[in-house]
Formats: sequence, structure tokens, C-alpha cells
Amino acid sequence: MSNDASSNSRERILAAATRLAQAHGYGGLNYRDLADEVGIKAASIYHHFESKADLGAAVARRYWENSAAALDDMLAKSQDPLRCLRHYPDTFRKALETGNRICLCSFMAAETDDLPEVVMKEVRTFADVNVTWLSKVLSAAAVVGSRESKQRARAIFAAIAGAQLIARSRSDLALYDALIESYRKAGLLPA
Amino acid sequence: MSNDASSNSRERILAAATRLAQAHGYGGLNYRDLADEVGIKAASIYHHFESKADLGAAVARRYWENSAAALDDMLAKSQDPLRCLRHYPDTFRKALETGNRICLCSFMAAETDDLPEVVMKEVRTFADVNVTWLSKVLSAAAVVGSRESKQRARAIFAAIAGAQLIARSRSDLALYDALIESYRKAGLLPA
DNA sequence: ACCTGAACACCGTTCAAGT
DNA sequence: ACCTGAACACCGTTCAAGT
Repeated sequence: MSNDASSNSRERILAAATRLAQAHGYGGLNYRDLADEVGIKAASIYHHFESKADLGAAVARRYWENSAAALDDMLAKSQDPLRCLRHYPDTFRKALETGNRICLCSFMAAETDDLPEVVMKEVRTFADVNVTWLSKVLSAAAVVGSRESKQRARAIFAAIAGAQLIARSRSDLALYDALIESYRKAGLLPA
Repeated sequence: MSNDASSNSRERILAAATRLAQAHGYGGLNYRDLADEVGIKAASIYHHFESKADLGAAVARRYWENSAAALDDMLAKSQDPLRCLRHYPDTFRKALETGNRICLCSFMAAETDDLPEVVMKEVRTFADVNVTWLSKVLSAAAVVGSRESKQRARAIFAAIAGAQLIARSRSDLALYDALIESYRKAGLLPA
């Protein structure tokens, strides 16, 4: 079984750490608050993760794996790349909806100077996953030519990360929606 | 005189704190490193700023005041709103050029949950200053109608903040330039 | 006024001892 | 196997006490 006591604790640590890091960053994530949420003591976390760097890397890896799966799932189910493209901003909206959080990797991108390399690597992969998916979908929907699709994918990803960041600073979900709408009007995102 | 020992210490603390916060955030800004850069002891900082919140607010206020002055100066000197709009991304590029730093207020926007209200207030003002200036210049250059200028201004500000954040995570100045170029191609920024 | 030593609270981490 | 109390070395923050 994968659902024995060990993997359950590990799962719950990962889930709580993800939530905390989306609100406070890697630096602001602390073992005592994390342990409190899971219902164990800080020292017990070391039974599941060798170090904070190890935990941070596992959290970020999990984050992009889930994102990649959700995006691929959306595309497989709808078979409509343009529709997928219209729904892409929703995945970032959810973080704001849930306690005004932001994308884990956006926060970690800001923390570049203080991030262990094992964590940084996963942050970069999150961006790669998003850009690769967007590029494929942009091409399939014929929004841009295949030669420009990666460029445009990067621009969309960066712009949405920025919109999420600014909306968080105002705790204003409507601002996020307005920014996405502006991107559509301006031509960055397909209407 | 404004250049006596007191104001010099204060100035040097502000300057060093700004640089540190652009790289490590408000949470990652620490008094010992800050004091080392200024050549005093950590406790001495409290003679110039009542608390870390007070210092953070002063730093952020200084930051948007300087930005507002620089933007107004650029517009007054060139008298060419379209030219100003083309140079706007350069002001964010400079932070990346200087030790891969990002906009102080972008980092602080991520830290929303852990920021004292006095600091948060200045962070919001930085965004307001930029959006107001962009809105005015967009209108003057007739890039968009005056009714849509504020919407577009917000979109440009958010997108550039995002581009800076992503470029930092890759330590890649060329990526920032490519993102700005993509924004122009897509129609978000005037070519 | 300007500065600092020293205390304080908190951090990630370790480890012997518990179940 | 999983967990914990207690301790460790360290660090950011604060304040009473110096000059």
C-alpha cells in the first residue's frame, strides 16, 4: 500500500509546505509552523525529508508535476487548443482564490539569491513545463506561427505571473480578471 | 546642512537597505548584513529607524519617489510620449543589470502576507505611480483611447513586473529583452 | 545625538530516548 | 518505523545602558 502511515505523513507535510510556501516563500517557510499544521513536532519532519533544501525541492517538483498533469489532462479532454488557451489563466486564478496565494514558483523566482540549487532547478522546470505546453497549444490553435510560438508562450507565462503578483498585492481577484482581460484586448492572449 | 553625520548615516542605511531588499526581500533583509555595509552595529540602525517596519516603509517610499521623479523627468525632457513608452522597460532592466536584482515592490508584493501595513501602503503607491504615469503617456501618445488607458497601463505594469521576475529566475538579461520584444510583437506595448 | 553589549525569541538541525 | 524533548549553534530584533 502507498497509503500507510509513512506516506500519509509525507503527503501531509508536502501539502502543508506547499501552501505555506505559496504564502510566505521558501525563506518564510518554517519547520515549527509546518509541523503544527501537520500535527507533529518540527524534529519529526527530518524523518521524511533530509533537509529544508530537500523538502523545498520535493515541494517544487510535486508542484510542477501536478501542473503538468492538469494541463495535459485539460488538453486531452477538450481536444480544443483554443479553449484550453482561454482557460489557462484559471489555473493561476485558483491560487489567488485560495487565501490570496500565488504560484509557488513565482515566489521562489523572487527568492533566487537565497534558494538552494536543488530547489532552483525545479523552479526552472515549472517554467519550462508551462512554456512548453503553451507553445504547443498556441501552435495547434494557430494563434501564432510555430516559429514564434515559444516566444509568445514565454511572454504569456511571464505576463500572467506578473498579473497574479500585482493582484495579490491588492488582495483583489477582480484586478487579476481585469488584467487578463486587458491582455486579451491588447492581443497578447487570444480573445 | 542636510549632509551632516546623521543624515549621511540615514542615507547610507536607506541605500544599502534598498539594495538588500531588492535581492532578498523584506523578510530576507537583515540588520547585521545591513549594518556591516554601512560600517556600524546592527543595534545602531534603531537610532535612525524606529523599527524594521519603519525602515521598510522609508525604503519603499524613497523608492517610489525616485521612480516618480525619474519618469516625470524623462517625459519633461523628451516631450515625446511614444519615445518615453519605448524606454519605460529600461527602468526595470536596470535592476536586473545591477546584480540580477528586481523591483523592490515586486519582491514586496510577493511578501504581502508578512508585510507591515505601513510598508504595504508604499508598495501600493509604487504601483499607482507607475500606472498613473503610463496611463497619461499612453493617452498622450494615442496608443489607446483615454477611456482604456488605465486598463492598458495596469496590464503593461504587471507584464513588465512578470518579465523581470522570470528573467531573474534564469539570471538572463537577454530573456528580459526577448520578453519585452514579445510584448511589442503581440501588441501589448507599442512597436 | 549616537552607538553598543547583551539579552531575547526564533531558526534549522541533531540525537538520545521514547512508543 | 515513527516520533519527540531537549539541546545546539546561529541569527534577527530589541532595549537598557553607555559615551
